[in-house]
Amino acid sequence: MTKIELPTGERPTLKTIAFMTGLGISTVSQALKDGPDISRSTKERVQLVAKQIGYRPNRAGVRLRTGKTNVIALVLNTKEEGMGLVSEMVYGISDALSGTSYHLVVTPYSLSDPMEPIRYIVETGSADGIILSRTQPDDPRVRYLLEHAMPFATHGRTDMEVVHPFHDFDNEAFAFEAVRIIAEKGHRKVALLGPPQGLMFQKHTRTGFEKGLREFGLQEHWLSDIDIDSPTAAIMARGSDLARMEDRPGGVICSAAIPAIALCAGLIKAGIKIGQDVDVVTKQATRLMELLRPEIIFIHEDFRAAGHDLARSVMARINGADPAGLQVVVGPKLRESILQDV
Amino acid sequence: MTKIELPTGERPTLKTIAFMTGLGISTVSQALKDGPDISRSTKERVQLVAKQIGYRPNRAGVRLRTGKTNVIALVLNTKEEGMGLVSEMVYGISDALSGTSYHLVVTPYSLSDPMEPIRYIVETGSADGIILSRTQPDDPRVRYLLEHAMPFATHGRTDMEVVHPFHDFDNEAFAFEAVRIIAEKGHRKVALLGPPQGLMFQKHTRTGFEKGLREFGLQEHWLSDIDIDSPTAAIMARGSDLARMEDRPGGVICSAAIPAIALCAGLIKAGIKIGQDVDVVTKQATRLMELLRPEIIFIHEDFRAAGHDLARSVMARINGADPAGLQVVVGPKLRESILQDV
DNA sequence: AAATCAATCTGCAACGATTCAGTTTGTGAA
DNA sequence: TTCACAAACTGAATCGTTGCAGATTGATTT
Repeated sequence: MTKIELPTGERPTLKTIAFMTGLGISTVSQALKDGPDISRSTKERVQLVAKQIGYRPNRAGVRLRTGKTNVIALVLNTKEEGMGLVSEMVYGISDALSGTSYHLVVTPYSLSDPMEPIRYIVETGSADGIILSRTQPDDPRVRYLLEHAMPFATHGRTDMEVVHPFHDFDNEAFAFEAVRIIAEKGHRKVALLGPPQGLMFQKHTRTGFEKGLREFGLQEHWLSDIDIDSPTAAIMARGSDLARMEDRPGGVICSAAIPAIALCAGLIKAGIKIGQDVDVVTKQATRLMELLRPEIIFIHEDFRAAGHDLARSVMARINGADPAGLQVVVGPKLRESILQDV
Repeated sequence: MTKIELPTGERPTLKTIAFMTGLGISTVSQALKDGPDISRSTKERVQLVAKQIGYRPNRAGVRLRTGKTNVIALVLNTKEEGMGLVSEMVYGISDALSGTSYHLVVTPYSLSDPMEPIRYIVETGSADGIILSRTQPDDPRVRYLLEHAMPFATHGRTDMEVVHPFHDFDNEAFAFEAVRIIAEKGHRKVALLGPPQGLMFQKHTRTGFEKGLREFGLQEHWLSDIDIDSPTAAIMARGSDLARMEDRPGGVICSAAIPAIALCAGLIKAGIKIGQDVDVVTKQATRLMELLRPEIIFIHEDFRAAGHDLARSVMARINGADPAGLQVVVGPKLRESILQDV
């Protein structure tokens, strides 16, 4: 099947096909979408010609007429890069979108108002569906999108009564397992460097952590005024502070790799040996950190899979699927060390 | 200035404003774009009403009529995440695009054919301009885009006779300076873990490296069959090999942070002390690696600034600016250690 | 032979914005 | 008074697609 270059060099439209086949424009339109009123032979003929000349529907035409944008918007906070979240999500989404007619538009917002990009998209109708992250327990964006019947999926659950698609890492299980690991290392006291207040996964992490404390009889060393979004320098300094405590926690659990590394840097600077004096368990999105500090215990969170899943869910919602069937929670997995590959 | 909700709840169009002002649609259109045939008072009235009701031109309408998509496409290879390149670039681009009417569409390609997404964009006219990376000395994408008069900017230079916008890090200067640093540490032998063959920045790096060798009288230890795109495990293994050499290079220069870390992991595993036995100089996009291995010498490459610059250049090209004025090379900078902040 | 009907196909209007060729008005010159 | 002309505004056509209300054809029924 060789592709024919149009003599005019112009992009082919329905009109082009109509002219070539001798049919009317609306017949061609119907034929291409396998409409019921068109004879089998005509459909085949039209579809053949369309393929030959490389016809692709004009997005602007479709969008103007139908309102369908064929766009999925990824709404991101400028702050939220936990090492690879953005790229992994983007690749995961693109992967799910490839082969469909959807394009991915990325809309970051540095502004203080998380509603701003959402409102823009809804008001201007610039996407058919939205993927959001940094989900809050009671998320105004979710409420707004539901009210305005805009399909979406969230990275992270909410605590709301409403049902909507999401993809979430089981942070409760992660924190619980992390406490178990610390307990099994024989430590009695553990600290949690968790997500910032106000986000849903902070709650889950906290719940799992506290459940772990009870279950394994550990005591918490409370890390006040600090979370994984804190400046690197502050986290590092806290690491050094921890190191100098007389009754220092033997375990630290961290919700992201970079702050974990920062904390470790502080601990090490103050003379602590990770994996001996203090055990650290953290989540990671890429496996690279393992190379640096194999003595840290890493649990993997797959953002690429999340992106893939979220994109599929949004598309499903656009096609009217039941949101209840589009809720995924994936559990934490401890993997064999990457160092064994060497 | 309070925004008025349209009673109908529909999105306002030119028709809406025309009705409200009692003018014709074309008058409103002209008035909004400050056309010459419209009286001052009418323009003011129309613009006021438009603002009041929150009018925004329908992108599909504009696109259909004018062919202008108001889209900038970022074309990425799925493989190319050098820790933060994607996110930093995306944020930089978004930053430059915010306040303009442009949206950012991200188009990764995992396929073997780098031309595929480019052809798609040109053939379907789905963007007004393109940003590409991983530039090759003789880049078929650049040739194609020039032939088809599609505005673009490249991350990295080409070696072509044609003039086009680019933003590039001065890898030649980086490699040269890196050799100087190694020489000043008193080493006589140096290895280069550089970019893969076929990319422009490989050539620049190589040139600067060789210039440095001559200038400072160093000898190269050739790292065969390996580059920064090689699997982490392979790089690590090579690090261990290096460590075990009797006449081991005292310095290693690396074009990306992750492979540098991998190499160091291999060296360390084999008993080498970085910063004592072997000095390592590497580029980095984020400052995080410094926390892990402060003994590595880091030189910063700012992808966010690159994204910002590239987006501005593409927009300038769309508006017909001279490409010769849109070529930027930024030099390497050694910065004070982040550890001093603590 | 006329009417009915299914199978196919087509014209027209609409989506929202822009552009061009007018049209209407008011002013000043002849 | 008439004409010319500039200023200010408008109608219609167009971009590509879709959906609806017909229109055409041939075959079947009465």
